[in-house]
Amino acid sequence: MSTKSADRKPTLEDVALVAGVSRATASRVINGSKKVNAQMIRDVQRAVKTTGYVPNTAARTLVNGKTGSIALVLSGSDGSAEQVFGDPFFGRVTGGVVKHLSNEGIHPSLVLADSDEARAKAISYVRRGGADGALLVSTHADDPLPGLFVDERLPAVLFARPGRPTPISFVDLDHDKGAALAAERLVARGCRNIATISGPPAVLAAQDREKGFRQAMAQHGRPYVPVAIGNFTRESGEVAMAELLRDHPSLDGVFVANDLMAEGALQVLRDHGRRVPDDVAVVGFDDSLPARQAEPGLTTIAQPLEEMAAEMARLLLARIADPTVQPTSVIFAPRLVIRESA
Amino acid sequence: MSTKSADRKPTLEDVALVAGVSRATASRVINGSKKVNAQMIRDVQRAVKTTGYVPNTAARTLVNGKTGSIALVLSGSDGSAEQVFGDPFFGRVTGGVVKHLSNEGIHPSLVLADSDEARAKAISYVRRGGADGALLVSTHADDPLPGLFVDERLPAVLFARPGRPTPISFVDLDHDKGAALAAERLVARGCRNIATISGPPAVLAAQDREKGFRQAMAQHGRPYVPVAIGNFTRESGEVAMAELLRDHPSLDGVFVANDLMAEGALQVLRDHGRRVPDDVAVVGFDDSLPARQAEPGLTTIAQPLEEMAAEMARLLLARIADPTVQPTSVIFAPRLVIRESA
DNA sequence: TTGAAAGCGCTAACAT
DNA sequence: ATGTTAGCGCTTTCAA
Repeated sequence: MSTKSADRKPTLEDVALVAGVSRATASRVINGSKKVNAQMIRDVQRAVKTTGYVPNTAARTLVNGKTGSIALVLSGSDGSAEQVFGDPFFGRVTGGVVKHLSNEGIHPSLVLADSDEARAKAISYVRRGGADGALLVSTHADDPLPGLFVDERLPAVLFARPGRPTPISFVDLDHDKGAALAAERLVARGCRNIATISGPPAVLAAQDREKGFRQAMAQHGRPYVPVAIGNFTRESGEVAMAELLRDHPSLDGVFVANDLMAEGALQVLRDHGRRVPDDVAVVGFDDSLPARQAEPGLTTIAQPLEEMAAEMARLLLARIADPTVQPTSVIFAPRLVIRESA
Repeated sequence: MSTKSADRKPTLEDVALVAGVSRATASRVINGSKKVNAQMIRDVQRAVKTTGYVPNTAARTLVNGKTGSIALVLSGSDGSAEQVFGDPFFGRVTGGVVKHLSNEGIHPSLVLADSDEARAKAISYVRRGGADGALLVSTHADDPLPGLFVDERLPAVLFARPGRPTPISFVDLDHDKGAALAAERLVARGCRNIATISGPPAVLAAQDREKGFRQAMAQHGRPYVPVAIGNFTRESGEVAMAELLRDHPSLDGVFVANDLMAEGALQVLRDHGRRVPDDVAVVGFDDSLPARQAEPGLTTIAQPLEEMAAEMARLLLARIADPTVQPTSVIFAPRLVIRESA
């Protein structure tokens, strides 16, 4: 097979021995120090090859205090793992993070913080050197995790602004802007009776989208917008749409705070014999994959989740490299994607 | 705020000092050694509290050679990260792994191995002590990764049997059984002209499902089963269904190798004015979330992905704990889920 | 049972 | 530019 000579894994010592230099020099070559004789560089590199040497991470970490890895903490509100990972939102964010970090050669460890106990363990994990910092993806406004990380002075960056004012970096979407885009589209289509289906009040993004929508509508001279509250699941979208239809039969336009609920709404509309978009126009939010395949195609607000995730990783890496950097926030712009539903 | 006294993180030395014992004894207490005086145990525990001590992972790893963490390697066939994480299949598997491992207090690091370079890096990552072993989730039959891990003698467990015979543990689904379940259902419904839409030939599961289906059909006296080949995407399902409809207009039953393609098939059937299940019965595979919400509800073959993922983790942990254990395989049984489509 | 001391493999002063 | 050496924080013989 391959050149597998010794039984014990080769150490820097072995490399140095083979190359005929000191451990220090071997270390310098391996870490790319410029100030080394060209010949020795070659010798060491050859020795690395022949011995099959790979630097021991633990030893490195022990001496320089950096693990070179980061934690991706998913802090669902005490939900189950299956639910979190089944959600395309988390999938896209995770994908964005993993992809960006892969380029840096670092592999995030997945930490589920779905209970107080799990949150305490997550903190402890980072504290004991499991990671240099954490990427926190939590949606709940009252999630205590961001505060805990700040208290412990552990580097962390949030996805979505924190519920309470907290000195911590975060990336977010301009939800107001997204909602305004939706409002404009509906108004421009000539809808007269416009309502909205909002997400769970405990989620900031849901609050922002509803508030932003109302605000934009007000600017278009529509002071009153009926609302039905869902919880971001498809089923809740069905219930909410039915409710809206019952209380406001003359409805001809609706902004739904996420695509999953919009799918449910679409179905209820169909079941009630309302044509979309002719009778009722529908705008969703997320531009999720299923949305693209809905019938009719869902007009929706797209958010650049992967880019946001990458930026989040970038911010964390910067913070780890230089702990004195001030907290920053990066807000991304949403985009209206027009399909058939509005 | 909290009791934050020293600036430097407390070490075992600090704990020992405060407790008035030696470092060795402190270590024993922290690692739960039985042979320590009860009073000292209390003293040390108190000292841990007051100092806010957390053991340093790197130091531990350095001495005992175990990192206490494992890698979850997603080896898509050179696809993009977004694609992998957008796939509900990977989501469920990842969820199952993360959840099971959380109980053991270990957090898997996500490694993307979607190119030869990435695969080499993945190996190197484990070799240098990034993880004690790896969970490999790859679908391609010719994925070289399993072989690489075996060659390097690195503990690893596969999701899905390896393409080539390889001495490595794995978990898998009994695809033949699943396909047989589908065949039986279709036959029992009274379908006369049954076809199948299969997945990409490079994926073992796809091969198994087609082969299993043919075999079961043969046992029911149906020697000939037309096939159209897709690649597990919704779009390919549409194309394949259209093809089947063109070449075999009298078709009245179809087994589709995954739910995503089945969704596409359902839509094409609808567009062609074929009623499901009255004109054409459809059975999918996976029992994915979208499938549950399709119209009509998709009859499909469910696989216990989360349990399979958990078992995979269990096998790896066992292998790490005792490197001499022989490779094992655990095959799970599929289940027929009856909805409206067949 | 407890403590003293020797490393685990590496990097970074410090000397040369 | 290169080598020597002192740790990083912990576990674990080995003595006592």
